[in-house]
Amino acid sequence: MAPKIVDREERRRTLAAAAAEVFTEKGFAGTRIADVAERAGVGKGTVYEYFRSKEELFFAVFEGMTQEEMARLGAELDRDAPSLDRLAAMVRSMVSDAVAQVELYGLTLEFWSGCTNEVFGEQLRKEFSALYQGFRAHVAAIVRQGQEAGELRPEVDPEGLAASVVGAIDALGLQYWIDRQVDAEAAAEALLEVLSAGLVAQPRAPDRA
Amino acid sequence: MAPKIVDREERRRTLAAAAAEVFTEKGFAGTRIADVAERAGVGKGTVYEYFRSKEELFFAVFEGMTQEEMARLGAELDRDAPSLDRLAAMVRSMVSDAVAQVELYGLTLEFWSGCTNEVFGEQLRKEFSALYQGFRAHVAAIVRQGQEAGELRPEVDPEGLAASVVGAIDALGLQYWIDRQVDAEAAAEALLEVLSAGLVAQPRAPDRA
Amino acid sequence: MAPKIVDREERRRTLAAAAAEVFTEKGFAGTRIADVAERAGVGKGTVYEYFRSKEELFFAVFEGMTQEEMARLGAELDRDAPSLDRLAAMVRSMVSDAVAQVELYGLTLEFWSGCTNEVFGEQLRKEFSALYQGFRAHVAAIVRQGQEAGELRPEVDPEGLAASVVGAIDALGLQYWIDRQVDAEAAAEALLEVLSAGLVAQPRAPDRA
Amino acid sequence: MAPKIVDREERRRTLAAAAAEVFTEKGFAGTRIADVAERAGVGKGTVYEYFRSKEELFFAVFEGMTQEEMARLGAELDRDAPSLDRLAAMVRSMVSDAVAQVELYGLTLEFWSGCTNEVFGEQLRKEFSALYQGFRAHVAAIVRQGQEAGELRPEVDPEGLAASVVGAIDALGLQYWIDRQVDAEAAAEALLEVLSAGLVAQPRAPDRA
DNA sequence: TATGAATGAGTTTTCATTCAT
DNA sequence: CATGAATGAAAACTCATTCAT
Repeated sequence: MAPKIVDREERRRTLAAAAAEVFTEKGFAGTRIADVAERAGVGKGTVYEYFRSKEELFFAVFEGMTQEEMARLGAELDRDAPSLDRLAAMVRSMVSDAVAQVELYGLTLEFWSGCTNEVFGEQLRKEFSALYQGFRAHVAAIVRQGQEAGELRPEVDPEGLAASVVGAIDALGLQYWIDRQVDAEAAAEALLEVLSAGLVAQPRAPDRA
Repeated sequence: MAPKIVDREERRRTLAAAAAEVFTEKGFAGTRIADVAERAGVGKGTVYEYFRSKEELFFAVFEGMTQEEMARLGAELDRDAPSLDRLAAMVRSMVSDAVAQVELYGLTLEFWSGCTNEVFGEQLRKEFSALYQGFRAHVAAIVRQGQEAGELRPEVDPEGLAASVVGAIDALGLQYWIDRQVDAEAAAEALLEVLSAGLVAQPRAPDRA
Repeated sequence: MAPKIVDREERRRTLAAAAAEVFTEKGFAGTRIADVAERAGVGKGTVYEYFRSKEELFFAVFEGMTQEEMARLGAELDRDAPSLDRLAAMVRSMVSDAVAQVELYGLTLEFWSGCTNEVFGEQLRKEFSALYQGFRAHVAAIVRQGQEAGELRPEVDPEGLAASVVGAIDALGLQYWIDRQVDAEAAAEALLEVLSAGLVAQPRAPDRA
Repeated sequence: MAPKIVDREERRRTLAAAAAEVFTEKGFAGTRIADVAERAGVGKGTVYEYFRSKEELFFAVFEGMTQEEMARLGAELDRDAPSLDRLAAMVRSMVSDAVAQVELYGLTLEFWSGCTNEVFGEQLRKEFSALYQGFRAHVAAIVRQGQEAGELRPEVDPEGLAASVVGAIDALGLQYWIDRQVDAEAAAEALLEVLSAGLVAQPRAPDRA
């Protein structure tokens, strides 16, 4: 039907993948289009056939990553286990993902610092905003469900806790990235330990008895 | 015989301060030495009288920030209030600092992404490592003291919790930076709420009763 | 698929030729890459496509000149005329070459003074050494052959004389370069006059008889 | 009487001496005024109290050297030994001087290549011209005297031979500078050997016939 | 469509020179 | 007089981008 278009899309992805690698290694500023072209095994000019500019290329890589993260998150939403278990599962999976793909932090940091970029910073900020809003909403939803089900303490502000938990996960990955001595997974367990103790509605039955 | 007397150390600080501003606004790559000079109200060459290179300037700014943070942290250690209170005080103060000085996040992110820089990345990473190690140690010490005093639950891994808490604080500031809608302080309260409930050793008396 | 085809080797030579001109006129330090580019009718960046640095460009020009000189020298070796005639022919040809291409002395002097250059001085010195060793060996060989054939006086140290003759030729060109009043060719004749009288084995037998 | 003036002259010489050292080591272009000041143990500004510019400083160093050379040459003129002996003495002394002070060649080469300099090249060329003219005249005078005294062969062009001999001396020093393997003094002897044989008026065949 | 040669705008950096003290 | 802090002109060099093939 439209073989060319498929081809183009595919090529774009290949190039973006190559770019992601180089950006990860050298950062945005440190990356030359020539590097990306070489990594992708094409000529310099070819990159410009698929991306209008270095900035567009960077942004495309960002979009790719964002989408992946969104997808990963969505994949776990639809269970009906107890809230705390779902929360724990999510935390564990995100942290272990972070640990497993530490190198990606280099890229993520590039995206973050890209927010100051005069050309595309605004757009980056917006997408980041949305992404985190999504994360928080997801976690908050779990907490709120738990509260509604009477599993979790109602005093806790779901939004606020969500922000904290999402942040902690993120930051554990970062700490591990900067220093492989840090045991991010153990830290996550410690957090979960406190969360379960502090979040779970008092099984007052025993109290009463 | 009597050349102009200049406090070079002082001058360096002034220039670094100007640089910090510009780096914050435009990022490291986006900043031209000329910008820094202009901001400081001096000639381009003058910057080079005090810093060998753009990199050295950047690093000097980083060092300044690091030292400030270290100092701020140390300033609160020597109290003998209950652990939880100390923890809460620290979290609140750090988060409100972060909120009060959001703009600094732009700079911090530059430092983070500077870790990929070929020239000074290594050094940056080391210092970041040390800085975070310091943070975590500080928080972990508070927790451990609380445990030893029987105030906090002994099951919790102090190191792990410290990493999580430090991370959460950091990340709340970041979320606020990217999106001023986020109420970082409320989030901190939610976290503290859970922490107090989940950390504090069960006042088992009620259980028994 | 069919990118512009360029003979990079050829292009390098063209650029080096343009550079040689400018270096001759303004010296190494006085030459801006922009000058070379302009002289060659290309953009500044193009020069850098073919030479990594100003130094490399300079060195390439030097190499070119060295090779030419070597070639010129070799071209005259294989005759079997009497030694003195060969010597004379060589001296005359080198001096007249020098006179014909005086402007090149400016360039040669640049190379000489380049020997002090921190970056490429060492290499320059080495090549100069080799070049002169070659010259001297060439002349010394002629002298030695003459001595072996009984044409030239055996008391003369071939190496030493070679150094002197080579030096004289060189220096005559230089004197002419600095002052066009100097008649380098006449001077060469004077030298040859003395050489023939002082080098040739005394045909005393005839005298005596 | 005029103590300040004496002082100034002395200071100028001190500075020029320091400059000569640095120019010798790093060349004109490679030398920073700051280097010279440091070497002389004074402040940067002080250099400008005594020399209007870097060029003037360079030129002053050149003048100093020129004068020394002139003086050295003049010192040997007034003998009335046989011409050949005087010639030989001069050649030997100049070559051994050259060998003894090889490092000065670096500076001399700077002067030579300075001839291309846009600012002071013209002046340098003129002085060099005069200097060499002086050398040649000196040697030519010796030769001519020898011829007039009947010691030397009248066929030889004194000017031409002078140019050759002066050139050879110069160039031997240069060859030694570039390659310490070269035995400049032996080469001078070889040259003298040929000169004596080839210059001296035959006291025989003609006589006899 | 793919390519890589060509380009020049834009940056860092150096350093001769000035001048306030 | 001496000094060295300040300065900006100038130059090397990089690299995103264009475009002829």
